[in-house]
Amino acid sequence: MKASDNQALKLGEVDFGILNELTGYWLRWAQLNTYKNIRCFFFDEFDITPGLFGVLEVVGCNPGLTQTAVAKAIGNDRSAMVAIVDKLEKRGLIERKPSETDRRSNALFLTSAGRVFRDRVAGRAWDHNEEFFSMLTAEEHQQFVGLLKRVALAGSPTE
Amino acid sequence: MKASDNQALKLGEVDFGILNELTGYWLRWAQLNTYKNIRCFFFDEFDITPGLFGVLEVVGCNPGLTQTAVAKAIGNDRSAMVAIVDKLEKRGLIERKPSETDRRSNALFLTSAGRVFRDRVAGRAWDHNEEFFSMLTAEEHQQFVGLLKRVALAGSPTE
DNA sequence: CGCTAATTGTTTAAGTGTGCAACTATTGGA
DNA sequence: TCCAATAGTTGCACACTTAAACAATTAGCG
Repeated sequence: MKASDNQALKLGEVDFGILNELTGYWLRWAQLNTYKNIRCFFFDEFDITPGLFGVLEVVGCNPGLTQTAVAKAIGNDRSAMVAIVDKLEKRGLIERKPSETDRRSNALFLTSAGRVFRDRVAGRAWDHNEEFFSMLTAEEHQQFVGLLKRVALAGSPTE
Repeated sequence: MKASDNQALKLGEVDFGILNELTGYWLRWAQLNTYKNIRCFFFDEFDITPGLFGVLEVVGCNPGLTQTAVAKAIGNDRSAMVAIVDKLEKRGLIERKPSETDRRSNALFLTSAGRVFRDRVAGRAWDHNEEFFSMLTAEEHQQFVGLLKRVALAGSPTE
């Protein structure tokens, strides 16, 4: 999978009209461009998806969390967690342990292999983040994240 | 469809570890939050998707464009255009005319109803854009769009 | 205590979006 | 003329998202 599978935008030839003035459209393009790059990075170097790594990280930072709790945290339906945990478990990175206080739920933990893997990916992910956003200065990058956080959390219950 | 179908993020209870430091994750959240709102707006007021409106706008600004040209412009596979143009044609907003210079291709045009509809939606879309991003000051909003454009176009052929 | 309502993990199905390979009709170039 | 490329279309595979249903289990309340 090549990171530069960008199918020639050819901007400048086509008039996008009001789309150029809508923040949402630019946000979508920025996200698409970034996500494509990040997905290739995760896939090429670690054969994993950003979504799977997200679960790995959340479980790693919050050992014993139930599947439903993780689902809520990352904004998924709990039914989607089944396949996700299955995949991570099949790769020996995560573990389902029956909860001791509630026999309905599984408590999730990283295996020792999972912790090693997480550390490796996390280190490279941070480097790759700095590298990819090098089209911005450090100051701009910091500004950008600040604005993104406010947009991301606008209208949320914690606001 | 309610715009506030936000399934309780409950941030603060769960540690997201390094995800908090990755720009891509915040970009994804910001895009998700924004897109959900915009999709509801388009759906509630005009029974249309942002994607369909995008095609409508591009065709409106570039009459006679072929399906493949539109697909390239908006970053889609040309096979996906078939269903899109079908939908817009079925609603009487767009028209396929056989190209006079190339019998393989369809030239796309807005119908008069399509032009009226486009104008109505475009006006409200701009208002909604300003309204939704009111969590930022005008200056911040402008900054934000500038940064988004640079991130969106990074690595593209036109850069 | 006992009963009802709610929750957990899971499966299944439907809808959506994307990417890829094929097919036809047609065009363009050597 | 003949071969390669292109436009629109169709179909398929894959991933993601939602919703509904179900059994097992728990929690709340009289």
